[in-house]
Amino acid sequence: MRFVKKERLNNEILIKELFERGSSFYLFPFKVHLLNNPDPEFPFHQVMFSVSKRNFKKAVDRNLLKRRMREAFRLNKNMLPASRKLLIAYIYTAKEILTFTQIQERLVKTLNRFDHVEKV
RNA sequence: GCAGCAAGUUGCCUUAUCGCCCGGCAUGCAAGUGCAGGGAGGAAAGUCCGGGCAACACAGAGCAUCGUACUUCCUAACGGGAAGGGCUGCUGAUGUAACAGUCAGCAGUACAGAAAGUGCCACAGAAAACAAACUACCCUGACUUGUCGGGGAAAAGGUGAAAAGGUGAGGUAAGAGCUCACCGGUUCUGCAGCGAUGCAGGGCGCAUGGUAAACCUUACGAGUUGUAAAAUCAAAUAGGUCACGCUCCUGAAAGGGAUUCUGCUGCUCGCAGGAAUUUCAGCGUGAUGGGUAGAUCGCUUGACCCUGAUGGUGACAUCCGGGCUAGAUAAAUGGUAAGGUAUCCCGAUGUAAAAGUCGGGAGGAACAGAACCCGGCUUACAGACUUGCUACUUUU
RNA sequence: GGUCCCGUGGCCGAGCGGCUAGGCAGAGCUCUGCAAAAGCUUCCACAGCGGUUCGAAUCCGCUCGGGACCU
Repeated sequence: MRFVKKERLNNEILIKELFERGSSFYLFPFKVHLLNNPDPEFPFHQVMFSVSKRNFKKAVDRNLLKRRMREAFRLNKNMLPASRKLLIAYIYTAKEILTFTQIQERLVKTLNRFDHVEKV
């Protein structure tokens, strides 16, 4: 399953919109922000991954965690709802580096919860 | 053989599979798809220096500010590097009564000027810088004979981080570079060296302690800002400018001569109010410049890398041949599975003890991620390999 | 990406070459029937390493940590 550049959330206006008006929930080790894409014609879900510099000083560690999150999302993104297109932000809140299997297991749980989150 | 130190090189590998970024070729109107390639470091880090490149600024000189500071060389440049010199420390030899001194080796060194000027030097000490004189010393006067006064001198004591050249001899009332020898210092001349400086000889009894990573002086250097710079294209919205329109509708100012309408009064004159007219604003339509989001470019062929030759003590330079080696932008190198190396643990074997060998297990390995590009410096770094030096052990 | 500033007991905070002030907090004592307040005593510090200097929290260099600003 491919994960191309257009599925990445990189527009500053949309990001601002997501954090100001989107709904969010915590599920260790993530904080997840969620919003319907204002442009309903857009063909993809868009997602971004973030790791705080405050928790991980070294760029190597931040890169590693973002890679693991991105890979876990890529392998499980078919679980996303097809009816609506979402803007998603994953923020890594744990203080230590988890293994890929742990991250994948938790990320699947967040995907399952998307259906229960009310439309905003 | 083993241990330590220094310098240099390297810094996980293989296979399968699913993916990410880049450009190339093919195909397609396009979205895309397919094929074969490439894809982090020695420090990519810290941002401590220097340069390229870019925009802006800029007559010349001086002052101010900031930086650098033994010499020569290397370099695009540097606060970097190379070679050399001085100084300091340690070790050994020599030397001495003991120091000092001399020679050799190793290590360190932000190492211009303190005799241009100013400041500071706590405590202790008599005194901390034009010298002075507490104790003690020498000469001498007085008397109450162990005190007081006058003079000499700066060697000894103690204090301190530092006390006004050091050692020895002569000299003297006691002393003192007061005089002499050696050492040190300073200055002049000669020789050697591109130079820092060194060596030799002569003069000066030696007159001014430290601190410039205190102010300062001298010499040299420095325009400012940074690739998120700069350049090109360019939505939406607001506003700027220009043109046209305003039949109807709105506001302000001018105008009210003529014409026309209404009112005062039926007419004329007169007066008042409006319309018409002009200008500005407003509204509508179109054009246009700046320029935001966004896109492109800057962007990777360069003081580049590799092999070799030549010159140079060396940093480095020149030349022949070959190579193209990341370009992301909410930011590309990852996930999974299997195996193997390095390391660690356990057991067996082996041995004087190790090493080695076999089996099983742990573990997936150090520091660390390009962001315009180079040259350095600094800091982090498990393990492996090479070379040199030192110490120990064994054998010849 | 670039630029600048700060670091002193548990906390706040002065000190700019010569023994690290002061306040709050903690501990003990006095006072009180007990406590509070007050008074006295005490405990605990210059981020780290190296250099300059007789002497460094202070001056210089490097490192670590924290913060601010520009775009």
